[in-house]
Order: sequence, then C-alpha cells, then structure tokens
Amino acid sequence: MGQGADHLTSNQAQVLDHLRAANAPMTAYQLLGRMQNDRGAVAPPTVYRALKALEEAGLIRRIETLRAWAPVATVRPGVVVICDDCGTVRGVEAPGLLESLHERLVAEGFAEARKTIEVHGRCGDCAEDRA
Amino acid sequence: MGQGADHLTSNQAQVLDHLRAANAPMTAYQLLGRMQNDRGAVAPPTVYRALKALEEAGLIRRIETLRAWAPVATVRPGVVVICDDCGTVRGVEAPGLLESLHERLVAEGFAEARKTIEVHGRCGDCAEDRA
DNA sequence: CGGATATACGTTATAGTATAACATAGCGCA
DNA sequence: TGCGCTATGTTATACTATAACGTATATCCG
Ligand SMILES: [Zn+2]
Ligand SMILES: [Zn+2]
Ligand SMILES: [Zn+2]
Ligand SMILES: [Zn+2]
Repeated sequence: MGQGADHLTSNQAQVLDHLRAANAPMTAYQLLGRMQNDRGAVAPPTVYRALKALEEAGLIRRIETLRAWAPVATVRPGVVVICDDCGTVRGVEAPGLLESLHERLVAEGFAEARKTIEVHGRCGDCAEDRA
Repeated sequence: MGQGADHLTSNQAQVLDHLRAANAPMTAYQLLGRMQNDRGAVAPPTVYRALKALEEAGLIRRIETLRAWAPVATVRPGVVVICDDCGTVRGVEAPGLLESLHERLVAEGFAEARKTIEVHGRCGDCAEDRA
C-alpha cells in the first residue's frame, strides 16, 4: 500500500517535530505560531502544505472531531482514541471491527472508500488521577 | 436518556425543513443562504443556534468529515454512511460493532464518552448508475 | 551547456466555518 | 407589575483553510 514520500522536507520535518513534541493534537494555527517563533514570517499555506504531505505519507492524521492534527501513524483505516482530559491520542488496531462493518455495508451494496472512527472519553491514567 | 426539547421553535423547524428537503448534507452557510432567501436578513448565530438545538434534540448530526449538517436521527452513537457521489447520508445501527469496540476499550481502562463513525464510499444506486 | 519539467516554497489575498458579546422581545408567573 | 427565563436579533470577530501567482532549485535529457 502506497505510503507516500520516503523523505521529508525541512518544513515537513519541522511540523512533524512539533506534533510529536506535543502531548495533544495541535491546530494548524498553533503550529503556525510555533513556526513563526522558530523562523519569523511564515504563512498558513506553508503549514497546510506540510500537513497535507505528512498526512499523505501516513505520518499524521487530522482529528476531525477536534479540527486538529496529531502524529498518529496507524494504518488507515483505524480507530483513533482521544482522551478529553489530557489530550492524548492513540491509534487502535481493530481489524475485526472494521471487517465486520465492511461486510455489513457490502451486503447493502455500499462500496466503502474511507472510514473515520474517533472515540472520545477518558484514558486510564486520567481516571486514576481522579480516583 | 435525555433527548432534548420536545418542541421546535420556528427557527429550528425552518432549519430542519431545509435539511430534510435536501438530499445531501448542507453547510451552515448554505442554510444561512436559504434562510435569507426566505426571510431577508439573517445572521450566522441564528443558524448555529438552531443547529445546536436540533443536534441536542437528536434530530440532526454534524458530519465531521464534511463540515456539514444532515438530518440523521439514529440513536447516538451510531454509524453514518455517506455516498460521495449522490451525497445521501444514512444512519446504520450496528450495536454489535459498537459493543465489541467498547469492550476492547474498557479492557484498556478507557472510559468512552462519545464515538464518531463516518464511512464514505459509493451507495448501491450510484454503483448501478455507473454499470 | 541550455531548455523543459517538476517540486517545494514564499507571499498576498480571500474563502469558509463558528462563536463572543450585548441588546431586545416575549412569555409565564410570583 | 416586575422578575426570571428563553429565543432571537445584531454587530463584530475569531478560527480554519485554500486560491492564485511568483520564485528558487533540482533533475533530466537534448
Ligand atoms: Zn520549534
Ligand atoms: Zn487522559
Ligand atoms: Zn426555505
Ligand atoms: Zn449514491
């Protein structure tokens, strides 16, 4: 399966570094602010282009429910689990789940092209903190 | 389970009518345009307030992957299936799937609060049209 | 070498999505 | 009547994303 480019430009690497250094998804404009701190003048297209390339390379994902970006490297499609307390995002492999959903839709004549599955809640660590 | 208001204001009913009359999700600003056609001056908060109330009442959902709104009345959480050709949106009940994902996450100590599952692809009707 | 192509990036402007903040109007009821 | 509540009106602004065009650089090949 095509995973996109095998090398990153300096813009792309910088955006990826910031996402990996964060412990929660970042909005495009948060990233823009960090880039401007680092380098002075940077405009939105610079950030969005890097995000697009990184997403196509399978290195990050847009978290649709947050309008933000996270360095989740799960194979697509996959399940993304988000803690609303601490912001951590994890990819979860759930092949059985995806397969049974797939069968279900095929039976109805629907040809699936892309799935987005995002689960919000509270992670184990945060639950302990409140105990 | 709280389903929200049991009666709709005129704004809310108007927004819901437009969504139901459409055969595809509508963006908030598309709705705004229709309202302005109907009534003259209308501002974005009028639309967004109606959307919020309708969503809380379980009558519509925001399709996160489209940044648009659709009159999907499935019980939440549920699976939303979107045809990228004709735009139709359907709610699909999949209690088994959701339960197995739930068990999986519980086992990891994650307390689920909200799931968003959106599947894009091509519906049976559109597949026939291309045959 | 010289020219064609491709890719990334810079820069300016603008489109598209959503909410803050405050004012007004109407209703139910003490 | 006066108060609290809800919905709505109104103005302004915040936030998210892309269009369009120009420039620099690398690469390929004639
Ligand atoms: Zn930095
Ligand atoms: Zn957490
Ligand atoms: Zn109308
Ligand atoms: Zn279709």
